[in-house]
Amino acid sequence: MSAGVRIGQLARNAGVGIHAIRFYERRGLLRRPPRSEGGYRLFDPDDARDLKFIRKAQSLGFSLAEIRELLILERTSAPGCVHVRDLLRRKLSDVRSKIEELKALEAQLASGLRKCQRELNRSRGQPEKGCPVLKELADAKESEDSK
Amino acid sequence: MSAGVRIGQLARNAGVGIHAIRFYERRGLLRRPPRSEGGYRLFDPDDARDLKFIRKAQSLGFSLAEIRELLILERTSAPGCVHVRDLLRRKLSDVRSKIEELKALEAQLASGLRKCQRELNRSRGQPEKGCPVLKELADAKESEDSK
DNA sequence: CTTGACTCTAGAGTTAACTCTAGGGTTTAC
DNA sequence: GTAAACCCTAGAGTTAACTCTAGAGTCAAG
Repeated sequence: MSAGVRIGQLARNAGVGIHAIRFYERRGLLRRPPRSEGGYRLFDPDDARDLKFIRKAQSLGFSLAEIRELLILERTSAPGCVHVRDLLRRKLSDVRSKIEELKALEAQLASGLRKCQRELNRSRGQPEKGCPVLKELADAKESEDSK
Repeated sequence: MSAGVRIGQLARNAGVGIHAIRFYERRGLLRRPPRSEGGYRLFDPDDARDLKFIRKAQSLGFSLAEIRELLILERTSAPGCVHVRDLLRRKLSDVRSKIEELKALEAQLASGLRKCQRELNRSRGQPEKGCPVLKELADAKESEDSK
């Protein structure tokens, strides 16, 4: 019955900007919809579903390129589970190594913060001898930090 | 004695590109060095130290803008510890919340992966009934994931 | 004095995922 | 029939932190 909803409506429904919708179309995530006589895009409800798919997949850390692949898999109703599994594995290992990196960072920052705090306590009213954290950064310790 | 080292040498010493060095200068992280008659930059050893400072601070997750502040603090030999502490606190809380986000993600991805695996086992030779992960993404569950 | 390695500046290009603009045309409600 | 609200395209702008280019000048060795 509904002859198709226009881009603004779809954008409001899905909670994205109209520019983003056109952008997804250009990137091949959304199929290009039929047009009205005047050239307006006329979307159908499936497109709203695709938009939600996109946002959900994004929240799982997939890039638009990856989401495009997922959407294509989904549309062709091919098996695809193997491919999806591989994507999930890759993402999972990315996420895990990022967590490890961040934990190491956390430890370093926390240690710096403790030093900072100690110096601030020590130097109440006394002559400051300089921030220990800055000193540490400046001391070329030749510690080859990763990237 | 050394009248100053040129940009290529400095770059090799510090392990960064010469373009990055000029870039840091433009961004105010490195002081602009004196020039030779022909207009070549003549750096002194302190600049190598600053470059190492930059790389180390970057590895701690500071942005160039933040590093510029840190370098300025360090140069003016002002107390500064309070400011540094605040920066460290902010970074630390950023890092911690990022870790939490990633852990939530990890759980979701791992759960998807398990489902995927189960389906693959189940459907050995049997008709595939479609990837459960794709299904889940497509089902507009209205779960408002953050962003 | 010529060759090759080096350096200079200004500015464009890179990546991701949008976001916005200019300069138009279309629909619809009054 | 006209004004408000909507839509179109093509392309520029955004962010961070570089990276690279073109076209020209400089320096050291032989």
